[in-house]
Amino acid sequence: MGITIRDVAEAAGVSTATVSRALRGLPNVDERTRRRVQQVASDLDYVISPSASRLASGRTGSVAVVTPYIARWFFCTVLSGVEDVLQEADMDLLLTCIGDHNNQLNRSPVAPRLRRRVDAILVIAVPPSDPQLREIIDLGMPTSTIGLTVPGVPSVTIDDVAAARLATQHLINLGHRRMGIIGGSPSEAPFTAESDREKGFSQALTAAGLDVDPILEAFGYFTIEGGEAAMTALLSQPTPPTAVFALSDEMAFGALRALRAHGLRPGVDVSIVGVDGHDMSEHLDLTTVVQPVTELGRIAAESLLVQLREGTPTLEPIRVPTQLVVRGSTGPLPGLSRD
Amino acid sequence: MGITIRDVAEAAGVSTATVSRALRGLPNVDERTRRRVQQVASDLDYVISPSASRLASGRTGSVAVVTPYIARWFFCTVLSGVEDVLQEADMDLLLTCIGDHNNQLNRSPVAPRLRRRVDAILVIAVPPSDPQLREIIDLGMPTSTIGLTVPGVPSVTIDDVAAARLATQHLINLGHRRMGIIGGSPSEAPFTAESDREKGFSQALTAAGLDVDPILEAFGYFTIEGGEAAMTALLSQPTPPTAVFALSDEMAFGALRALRAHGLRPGVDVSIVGVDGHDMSEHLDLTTVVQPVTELGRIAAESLLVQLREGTPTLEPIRVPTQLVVRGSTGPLPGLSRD
DNA sequence: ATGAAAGCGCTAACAG
DNA sequence: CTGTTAGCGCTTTCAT
Repeated sequence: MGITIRDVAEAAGVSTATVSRALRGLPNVDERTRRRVQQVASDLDYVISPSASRLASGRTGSVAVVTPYIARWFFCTVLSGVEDVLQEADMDLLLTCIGDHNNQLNRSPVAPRLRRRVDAILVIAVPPSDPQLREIIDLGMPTSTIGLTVPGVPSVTIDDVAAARLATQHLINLGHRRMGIIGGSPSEAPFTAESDREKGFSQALTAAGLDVDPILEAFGYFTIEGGEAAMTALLSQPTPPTAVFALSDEMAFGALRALRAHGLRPGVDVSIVGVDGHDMSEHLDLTTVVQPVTELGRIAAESLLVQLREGTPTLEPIRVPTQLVVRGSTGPLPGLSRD
Repeated sequence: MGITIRDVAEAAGVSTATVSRALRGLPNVDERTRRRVQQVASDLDYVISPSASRLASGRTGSVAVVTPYIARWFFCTVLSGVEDVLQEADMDLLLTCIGDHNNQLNRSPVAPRLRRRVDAILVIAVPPSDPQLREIIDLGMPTSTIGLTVPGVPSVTIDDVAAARLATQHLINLGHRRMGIIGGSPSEAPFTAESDREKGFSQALTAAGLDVDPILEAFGYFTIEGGEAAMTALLSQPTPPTAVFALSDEMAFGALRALRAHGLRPGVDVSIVGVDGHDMSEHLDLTTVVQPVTELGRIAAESLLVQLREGTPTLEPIRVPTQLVVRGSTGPLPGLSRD
């Protein structure tokens, strides 16, 4: 079943080799021959067999995308950027979810599954300490990471430290002095974004001559509910913060909710700033540092394709700029004279 | 490069055929032989070449997922269910986004790309009128749809008509009589969910002896902004509706926002009900008809795998139950005596 | 510019 | 239960 390159060759009166060349756009084929072959192929409704082509050439024409989550805003948004570019390049996209410590998938290791199956791998924001990450990198194929930096591996990220500084500085500029932070999880297997954003927060405070008070840190596990719980915890302190930096928009959403539950007005009684530029942030009037997430995916995929073609990885991490978008969730320190 | 089945065969002192059988768990292999082969294979760090296996067997071991969107809640949530099941079954998942009329991707048609590349196809909620859909189905391979029904093609959906009736009846029970609806888009290429939910809305109204007033329909294009605009339009009418059924949660979110912008309280001044059970609906206190989206994906993938194994498609559409979750966005008709 | 021919690494009869 | 033997459909030297 299925018509083969041989059928096309016969019908076109050439050898299979010529058909192969003609159809792949290789040089050294007479233009008239090429056109005839193309015509015959399309007349016969010929479709190349990828398996055969892969076996013979050694290339699979596919890229694996490895991610800890699929149904989360950041991840599926990156994914859509990646998909767009790969599709354009006529590459197959193999999707694999590996979960993380919050999301145990109890699956067999990915790395072996990828071995002879793809030409390259794109890893989205897994915690750098994830053992699977090492195995993937050790596969030795072209690999690139998004939202995560591993020494020696090409990566595309925002400058998380700078983004956090930006957010925190905004709060400082508004006159806030008692600053809270909603982090991911206490230390274990932190994401790159996690540690870097905490760092930026500290840097900004320190630069402004403020103390980093560990009591003003709560953990939201990058979920809405987590953010809500964290904010609730912060609010229950003797002297709650007047402004809070949430490491992600989703946690900030939860924080906003906690605020309302306490009868506090965001941006008036307590300020909240997030990081992400989540679709909903505008809707919820959240001040946030916007990162171009789709672009992250797109750029990573593109640089991976280049690496596949040229063979030379872009070792210097690619940093994509972010932007502070001020909305209603942040405002001047209450009691501060307006001006 | 790469070690082959022959290396394993030699090292184990058997033929390649036996190695192949042993490693694939086929019967008619002595258990001791099998174990020895497995041992040798793992010692040698042998990984089968999928391309070779595919070429020889004619099976690709992969399933394509075709979707109009990746970075949208419904779609990525379905996708994660699908991925989970396919992974479990050790099948590769090839992701392809084809866009829709709102999201022109200007790509080459998918169907040919899928031809010899996958064993089966899963289509997520494309409009039934999408020409690409026909081409995909006409490929003649095992195909199954999610959130979309095509006669003769296995599908997994909720009962959209019933879901809409449920939502609408809830509003009726609360005493509302002047009911608005936020639809997707005016007629062109409607999604199955779109037409069916409108139908359910009408049915419920008619059953309650109420008129369906076309002036109370606005379109939100399944986005937050669209929902906001639609609600704004409804509110600007001489006699605005007291309750509105939004065909999706995301549009309902926009409607809530429009309400607030007009100084109206959801569930008090105007009631809003959605469909989906979006992550954010709880957070935004939206009454909604929850559909088990991850399950939709999971069930579809599972039935597709069965079809692949048994060869017999489940032609009767699989209907997954939904559930009304009442929250603060709906309340009794204003002015109605409490009781 | 084109063709001949040798595989790529595996599976699937068919024997035994 | 195991081995032998053809391919699967393409790509790729190497000739011509």
